[in-house]
Amino acid sequence: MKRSLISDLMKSDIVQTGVLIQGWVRTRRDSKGFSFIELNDGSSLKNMQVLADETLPGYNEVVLKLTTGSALAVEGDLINSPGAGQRWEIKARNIRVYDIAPESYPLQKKRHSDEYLRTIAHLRPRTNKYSAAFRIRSELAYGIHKFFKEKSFTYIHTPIITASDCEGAGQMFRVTTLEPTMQKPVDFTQDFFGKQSSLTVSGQLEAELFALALGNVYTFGPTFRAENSNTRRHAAEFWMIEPEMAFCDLSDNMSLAEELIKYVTAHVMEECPDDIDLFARFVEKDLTKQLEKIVGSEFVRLPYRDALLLIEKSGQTFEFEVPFGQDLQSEHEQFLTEDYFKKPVIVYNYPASIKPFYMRLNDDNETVAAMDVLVGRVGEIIGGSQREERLDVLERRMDECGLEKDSYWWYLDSRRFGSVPHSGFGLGFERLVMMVTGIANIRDVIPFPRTPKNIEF
RNA sequence: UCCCCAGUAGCUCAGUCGGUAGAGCAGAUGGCUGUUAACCAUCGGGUCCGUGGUUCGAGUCCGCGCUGGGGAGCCA
Repeated sequence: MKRSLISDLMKSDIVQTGVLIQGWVRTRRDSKGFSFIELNDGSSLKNMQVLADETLPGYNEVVLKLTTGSALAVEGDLINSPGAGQRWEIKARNIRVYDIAPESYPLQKKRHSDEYLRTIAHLRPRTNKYSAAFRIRSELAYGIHKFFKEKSFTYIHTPIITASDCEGAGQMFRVTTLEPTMQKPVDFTQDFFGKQSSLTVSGQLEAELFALALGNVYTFGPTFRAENSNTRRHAAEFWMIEPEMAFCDLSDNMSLAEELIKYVTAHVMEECPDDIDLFARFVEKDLTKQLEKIVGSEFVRLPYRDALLLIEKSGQTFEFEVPFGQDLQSEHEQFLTEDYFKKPVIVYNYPASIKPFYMRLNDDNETVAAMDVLVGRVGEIIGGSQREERLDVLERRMDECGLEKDSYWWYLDSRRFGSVPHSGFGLGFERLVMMVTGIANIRDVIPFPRTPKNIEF
C-alpha cells in the first residue's frame, strides 16, 4: 500500500478505505475499549487522529504501550470524525510499530523553551514550532528562486573556498591542509592551494564578473564569518542571496530589493498559511499586521543625511549620538523602522569612510551609492550598493583602504574591458526567515546553528 | 570582545529573614470518559552548575570559573 501524507488526507473531500500513513506519535489518549493516537508525519502542522480499537491485533501489547515519539505505520480507513476538533480521522485496521520511544525521550507534549530545544537541535524539528519554521524556510528558498526565474536571472554558484582576502566583510575562516602549528611565519606555498585560503565571506566579487557577462545574475549559498559575534542576529555560517545586475543604478537596485522582499513574503503567506498562523498566535502577536504592511506599503527611501536629521529632531534620547561619518546604531534603526515610519526603510548614500572600496563614489566625493534595507525587529536585512565601475576611482579607493591591488587583477580587469554601471546587494536569508516568522533568535531559524563556541551536531 | 541577568527533579518553575527542598507537567500503577496539551487518585524521582570562602549552619551571602540568555559592537 502506498504511503499517504497526512497533509493530503486532511484536504480529502471523500472518505477513503485502505490508506497508509507513517509518522511519529505526539500523544495517546485511552478510553475504555479503544485509544486515540495523534500521529504527525511532518507534512504539516496537523496531526491525524487515529482510532485504535481493542479488537486490533496486539492492542494491549502494542497500542497501550505507545509513547510520545514512537514511530508507527497505520493502515486503515479515512472516515469522518464524529468528535469535535477535526474533520477526518483514521480508523486503524493494522498498526505496525517501528520503534517505541523510551521514557527518556526528551520531547514532551508541552511547550519547551527555545534554549532547551537548542540543546537538542537534532530532535527539535519534531516540534510544531520548528517543523513550521523549517517548512517556511524551505518555501522561502523556493520563492527566491521563483522570483529570479520569473525575472530571467541566472543562478551562479560562486566559490566557497577563496584566496581573496579582505573583501571588506570581516574575519575569515582559514582553509588549510597544513598541520596546526604555532610556528610563524607559516609557509603557505606548502599548503594545498599554495596560497593562503579561506571560506568565502561573500560571492559578490565573482558575481559581479558574471553580471558583466550574463547581465542579471544571483547567488544563493552559504557564507562564513569568523567574527566573535554573540547576538541574536549573527551566525558564523549563514546563507546569503546576492543578486548582481549590469546596467543598473542604485535606484533600480533599491527597487529590486523591495520587490524581492515583498514577493517572497507574499509567497509564504500564500503557501504556508497554517505555519504562519502558528507564529502569529504563539510567537509574534503582531506578525500578520507586520507582514501585510511589508507586502502592502511602499518602503521609505531615506538618504543617510536625512536619517541623521530625523534622529536628531526626534526628541528621543538615545544612548549614542550620530555625527556624520558614523554608522547608525541599532537603536536608531529601531527608531526609524518601528517608531517613526513603522515600515521598512531603505537608508542610502552613506559616507564613503564607513563603507567598502567597491561602492560607487557619489559626485559629492564624500558619500557612496550604498543602501541598507532596514526592517522592524530584525534590523539590517539587506546591504548593497551601486558598484564603482570607473577604474581610476576604484584603484584610488583600494589604495585608500590599503588593499593589495595585484591580487585583485581579475576584478580590476572587469573595469578595463567593457566596464558598465552595475549594482547588487546581499540579503541575509536567516534574517529573512526571522522577519517572516517572528522568531527572535537566528539560532532558531537554521537547522544546526554555528556560533562562537558552538558546533555540536 | 564589553555590560547586565540567570543556572534548583526528565521539562517549566517556586523556594520568605541563612535553619537542611516543593508544585505543575512528564514517567509508573489504578480508575473514568468519542477523547482533544483529556481527566481523577496513588507512587517513584534531587551532585540545588562547579569550586573556594564567611557561618554553629549556605539552594540562599561573598570570590573565581563554566554554561545559557539579553543588550552593545562587527554585519547579512
